[in-house]
Amino acid sequence: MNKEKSSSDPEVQVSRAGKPRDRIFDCAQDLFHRRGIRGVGVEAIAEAAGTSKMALYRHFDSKDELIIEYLNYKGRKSDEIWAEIEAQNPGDPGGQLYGFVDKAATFIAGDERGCDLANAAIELTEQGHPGLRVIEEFKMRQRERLTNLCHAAGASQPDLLADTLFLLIEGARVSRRSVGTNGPSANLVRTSRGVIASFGVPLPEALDAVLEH
Amino acid sequence: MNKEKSSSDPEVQVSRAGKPRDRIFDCAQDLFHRRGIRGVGVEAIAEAAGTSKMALYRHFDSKDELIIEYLNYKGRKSDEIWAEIEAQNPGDPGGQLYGFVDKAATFIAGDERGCDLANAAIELTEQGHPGLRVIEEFKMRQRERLTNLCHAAGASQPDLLADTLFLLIEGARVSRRSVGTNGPSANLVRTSRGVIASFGVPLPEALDAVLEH
DNA sequence: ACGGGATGGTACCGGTCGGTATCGCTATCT
DNA sequence: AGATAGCGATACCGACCGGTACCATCCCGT
Repeated sequence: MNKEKSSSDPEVQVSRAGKPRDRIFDCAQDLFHRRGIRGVGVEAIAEAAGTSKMALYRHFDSKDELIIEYLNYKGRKSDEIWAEIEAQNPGDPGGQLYGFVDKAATFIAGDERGCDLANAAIELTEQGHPGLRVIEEFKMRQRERLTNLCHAAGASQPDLLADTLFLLIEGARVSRRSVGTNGPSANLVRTSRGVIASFGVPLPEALDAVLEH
Repeated sequence: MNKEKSSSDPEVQVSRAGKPRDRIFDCAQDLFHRRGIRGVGVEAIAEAAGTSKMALYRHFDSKDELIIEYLNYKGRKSDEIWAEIEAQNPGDPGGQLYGFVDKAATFIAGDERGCDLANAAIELTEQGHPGLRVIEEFKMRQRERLTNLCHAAGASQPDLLADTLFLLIEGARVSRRSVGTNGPSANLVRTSRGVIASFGVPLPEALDAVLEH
């Protein structure tokens, strides 16, 4: 069918800095992101980390455990972005809301593979896989925070606005791969701002000029 | 890691009706949908179709060809839904627009696995895979039709409305798996209607009562 | 009635999967 | 200095991957 990787693959960098466990996890994280969970074998991970499969299994009980840690890591990173936003416009929920979509848009624009958590949910077809719980948990938390923010910003129908924005962002991320980077996902800022404004939250003047062309 | 299927899997029905080629394709389509493309081997497909791997390879040059046909089939089915909508409210673009989101929502509600095309785009990580072109083509066509409809309906910013709705729908589909069926995707009708109305297209009275509770 | 093409079954190919066993080595800590 | 624990490497396990070779059968059109 396809090779997708061969020995001496130029895309596979061998990292030898840091402790083995960290190297293994870093490489696993990178490979899962680029090739998908099911598209990467433990041997490839160990090789990329400059070590052997045995060393990998000394630190992780199974590939599933590596997957779980990968998902938790991605969720944690997403949480950090949230903390940044809340720190950015303290006491200004309206600004935080607009700042959130701006941040989300730039974050999404810098990555072609979409949301790793959502992608993993699609790949993990084995029903009841422990990873699915982790994913749902993080996504639910994200939704809840967005809902709280919409309430604080005084939107006319805060729950509805939150879900609208949630779906817009999820859609933008997934459609990067299916429709391409120049598709509707390129208009995420415009669409999101239009929606927020239509729910009665005014656009702060400071952000007025950010919208390109 | 996991088995995901074993011999005498109760989920695998053996179909023996119709011509072998059709049986093979039907089973492939079903298995790809449920377990993902990378989660299904050709042997499992042949077995489910009540035939052998050789028979499969007599009708399809490779698994990739089966994948391409699968993607084209899913796109074609999506086209049929569009034709239904356009036939449903002839000469009433506003009604068609609202009808579209209603239809999309009920269609999405009946399926837990999201959009097969988008899912495939995530699974097909081998860059330049021929399937990716097929997916992008169909998604672009969908976007174009939605844009035309928004223009015809007299929306205030038709292109923006079209992309907003596109992202909402894509987001609703993908988030079914990652956030669950009771997450934001359950509010697709409400969110979509709110957006359409905010772009100056009035909700036809006939649809007023459809929104449950 | 016969011939030929499609069919189903089985075995096989090299390669990879997740996971394990067993080496000999080296770095570290007391 | 010596014990110990982590290390890299290699070979191996049974199972599955996509894809192929071969053969006996069966159905269908002529």
